[in-house]
Amino acid sequence: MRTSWADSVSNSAAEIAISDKNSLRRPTRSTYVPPHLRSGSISDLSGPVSGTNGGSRWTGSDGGGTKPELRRQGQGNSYATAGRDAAAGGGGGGGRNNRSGGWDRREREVNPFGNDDKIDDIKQNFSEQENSGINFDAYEDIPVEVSGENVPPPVNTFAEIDLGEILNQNIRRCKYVKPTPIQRHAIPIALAGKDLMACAQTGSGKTAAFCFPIISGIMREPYAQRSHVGRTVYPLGLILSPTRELSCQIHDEAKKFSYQTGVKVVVAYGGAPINQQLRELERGVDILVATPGRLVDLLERARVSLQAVRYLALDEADRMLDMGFEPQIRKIVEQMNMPNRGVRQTMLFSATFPREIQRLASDFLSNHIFLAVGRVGSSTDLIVQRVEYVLESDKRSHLMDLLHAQRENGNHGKVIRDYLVSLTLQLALTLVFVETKKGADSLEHWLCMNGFPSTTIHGDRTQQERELALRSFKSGKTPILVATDVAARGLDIPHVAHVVNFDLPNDIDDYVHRIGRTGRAGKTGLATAFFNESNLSLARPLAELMQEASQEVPAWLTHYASRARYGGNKNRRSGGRFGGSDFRREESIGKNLDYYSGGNSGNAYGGLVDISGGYAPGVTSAWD
DNA sequence: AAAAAAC
Repeated sequence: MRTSWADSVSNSAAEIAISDKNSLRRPTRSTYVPPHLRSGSISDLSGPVSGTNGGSRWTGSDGGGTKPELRRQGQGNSYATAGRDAAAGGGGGGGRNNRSGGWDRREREVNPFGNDDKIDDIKQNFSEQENSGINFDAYEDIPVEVSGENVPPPVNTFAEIDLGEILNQNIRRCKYVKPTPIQRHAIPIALAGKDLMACAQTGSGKTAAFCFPIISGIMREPYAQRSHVGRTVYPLGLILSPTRELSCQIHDEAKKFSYQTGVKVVVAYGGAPINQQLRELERGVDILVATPGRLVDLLERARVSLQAVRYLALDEADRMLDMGFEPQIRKIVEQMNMPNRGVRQTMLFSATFPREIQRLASDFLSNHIFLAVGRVGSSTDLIVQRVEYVLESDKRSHLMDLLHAQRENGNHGKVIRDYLVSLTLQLALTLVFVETKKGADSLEHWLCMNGFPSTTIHGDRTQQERELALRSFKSGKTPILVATDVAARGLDIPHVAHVVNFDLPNDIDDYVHRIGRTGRAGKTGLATAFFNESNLSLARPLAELMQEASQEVPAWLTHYASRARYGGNKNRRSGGRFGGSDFRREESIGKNLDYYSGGNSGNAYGGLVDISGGYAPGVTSAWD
């Protein structure tokens, strides 16, 4: 049986007595004091975390058992009380928000929407769609697959979602008019406290889909958790992503969503001085966005504890669980005191979800709902995919031809197909993917020498160089970016009109992520791939993918594809037209199990799966 | 084999 958060809180009510007895001290450092600790009791604090620290665990402010209502009237240093109280007021929204004098965090919080006016001026030049960020016309008839128990129905408007007035205001500030398909389905599931595995193209509003429920959930638990003990902080939400830039991007978005809610979002990643991040953490954190390496560092330094984590989100989850990352993720999720699955809420998001990764991921999930939302515009209508046969030795000159052609078109990156020609981009960017870091440097150098202002991003560059490169590309100063796979996933770079797979990846899923850097948010884009004999293993899956996306498949590629030895499922995308499908469903067929019949045990898994939430070492998954 | 991710 799933343990709800509310249950956890009440179950640990016994701890209240303990904390009451503790001698309480004011923090000796200038540390974050969460709203519920500011001027009142710590005795409301409780949580799923047992008191391993014993003793004086709480370093909040004054003791005393003041009722929440009284506390709100209390001292002026109410940090962030406004937002949370309003949220605690629930769907009525804001009814209890007319409070608090003195300084308030809202007055100090940098307005993350601050520059948008200027940006909007610029954006006016691009397209009208830009304001909402999303071309909603492209969202008609999106295929959706959902499976699992008790799936909450999707919503059609943000108004139907009970997020509260402050979040609604942020939605308006973001200029979101109505929820995207992934948001329509995922947000109700997440708000219902269900674990979720979601397949959706990045750029379709994925970040908001997991951020809003997390922020909303934290706002509704205003007295839920301690926030720090000594120098250790206890985030309630943890969002992991595979690259530093993606973590930054999620952080930037989350700050907008959480503006004036009192929910504090902090980012931590490698390659940047840790001291600044530590200081930021000391000032308090509710949601931590991080890359795995730096997080492990912080955990080992005991500057962060995962004991209080209520919400865990993995972005680009299939990448996070592949060979390179899995041990680190397991360490973080299973060996660092994080509450068990079933106690915390776990949400996995990616555009692709290979079956074997789904199987792995089920270790982290409790009776999850599987959700797959088709690509914007149903499959890849918005991305024109071309594949060209180019010998290794001809690649540079061929790329040069493409770039010259774009330049002569008067607008770098004009799209090719007739029905797209009307689209005029004044600023169009070209993203060139290569296989190796060295290859990236050398191609960038060569392009620059030949009169094409370029820059490059890859793991051998310093973080400073990486961020500079990204800015320079986004601004159009260097409209060509040569990148390794570090830039393949999740990065939201507006106005990328053309993705060139100078070197094709070995995995079709990587190809999907790479071309997903264009054609974002309902806009159109072009993807060109250079194919030769060294890409034979990709011939078949590439041909299949292009076919599914109604792209022209050259005869020579079909030929290679038909000759390709069928190499099992490794390179096959599970489940047809979009993203993937629920591996439980597929595997149930072979095992003659009906996973979807419910069952009187209240367990749709026929007793095969431990959904009690406990992680029992030695107990293997039913699918192993 | 390569890429990413901590110092």
